[in-house]
Amino acid sequence: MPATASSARSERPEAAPKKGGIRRAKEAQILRAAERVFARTGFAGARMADIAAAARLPKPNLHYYFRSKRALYRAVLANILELWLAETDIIAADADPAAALGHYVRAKMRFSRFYPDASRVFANEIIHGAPEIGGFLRQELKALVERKSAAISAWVAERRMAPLDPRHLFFAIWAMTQTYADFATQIEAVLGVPALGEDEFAAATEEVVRLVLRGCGLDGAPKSRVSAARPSRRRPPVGSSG
Amino acid sequence: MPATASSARSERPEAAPKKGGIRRAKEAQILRAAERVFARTGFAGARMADIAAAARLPKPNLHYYFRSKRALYRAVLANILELWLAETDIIAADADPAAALGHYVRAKMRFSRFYPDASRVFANEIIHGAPEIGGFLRQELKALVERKSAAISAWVAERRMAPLDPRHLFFAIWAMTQTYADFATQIEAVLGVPALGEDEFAAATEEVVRLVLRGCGLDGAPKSRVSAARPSRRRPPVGSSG
DNA sequence: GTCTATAGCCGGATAGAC
DNA sequence: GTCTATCCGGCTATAGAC
Repeated sequence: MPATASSARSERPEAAPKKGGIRRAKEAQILRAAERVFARTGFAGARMADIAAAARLPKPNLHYYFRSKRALYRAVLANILELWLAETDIIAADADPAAALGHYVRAKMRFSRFYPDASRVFANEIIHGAPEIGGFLRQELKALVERKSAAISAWVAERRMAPLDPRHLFFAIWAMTQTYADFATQIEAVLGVPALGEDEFAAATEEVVRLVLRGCGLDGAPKSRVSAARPSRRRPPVGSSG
Repeated sequence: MPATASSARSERPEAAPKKGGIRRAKEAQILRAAERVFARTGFAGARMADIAAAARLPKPNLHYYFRSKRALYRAVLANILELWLAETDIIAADADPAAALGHYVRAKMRFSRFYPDASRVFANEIIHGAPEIGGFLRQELKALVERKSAAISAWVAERRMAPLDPRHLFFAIWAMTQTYADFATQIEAVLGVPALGEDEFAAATEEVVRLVLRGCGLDGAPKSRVSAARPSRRRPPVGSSG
């Protein structure tokens, strides 16, 4: 992916068996803090000083691990893309349209619940024209959507669901689920709650699942509920510290 | 609305009968340019010099009409909110659920098509926690949603549509329609087109309308198509130049 | 009312001690 | 590998000529 193409690191598996672990931990610590700050204020509005404070580190330490603010931002995005892509594995693994789409929507809602900052950083990047991940969108994401769309088109052809353009179905599902992270402020304001907690998310998830399944002509009630456990968040060294 | 509460202008109707018109025009010119620049880079990333260039004016001229960058930003938001609220008038004016919801979705899709920058500025503001329009969301918007939701709840009670929480239906419709403005970059990348033109929007609109109506259990085919004319954009002096 | 020139601040990046 | 002190560029805002 172009976003991280420049991050071919010098890190070798043979080198630094213990020090590498420390570096990994520090980088993860910084990335987590950076994600929060970038989510709240965007790239331009974020200050390295704030990220350092959030990571409980002196500012120059950040520049030791990440060449520049932009390199740090790209590393954050690379982490997010990895998480994002993993979610789509769920679809088409299942043979039943209702079960597969239901699982996918629930997975996306869990993502919005547990990684709202990641979602917001991603949203911010796209709204501003995807200057860093445009290549990823045109290559990897486009290919992935075309692959998944083929499965859905097959269901449509078999009359197992209502006729629709699978690509627009994806846009709709992404929008409906990610809005509970990206637009949480607005939703909280309208609902009159201080924050979206477990109850609100459970209710929202059921509404979205029903809306999507009915919208796809899948009214049957298989409703296989999936564990609400927090997905494990791996923080690989992808694209870190250019 | 708190966003513009401080903008009680000294402008009196008695003063400057002709100059006021000029001022109005210049302000509109600046606001339009500011909307574009804020949409592309966010508040922090936007530079007054860029806005001035986009408005074809020298930079200090902006400060003559708007006290500060933040005041200009708030004026842009005030314009957007006015447009945004106007769209909701469509709902509940109609007695038929399918027609009313169909009209509303189409109106929102037209908004995304003709005012994508307005949508993006709004999205950006919300993603970052709505620091300027939080009050508006908790007051005016909350009240409006509650009013409109009552109408939808009545339809549900009368078994004229599927049972659902109207508030989450609004969140879903907003998300699905606004994504064609806010996430246009992603959609263009996945569809493999350079830009979302009339054809893409027409197709997207039909998909979203069908998805929403089916999702609400409104499969009937009234499909009253509405004029695709561009809504007139009024640019009132609301909140401009503190 | 318009615009040139500049003040003053803020934030990313680094030099160099430890 | 860590952190203090500082540099330098860029941006908002304004002073003041026209």
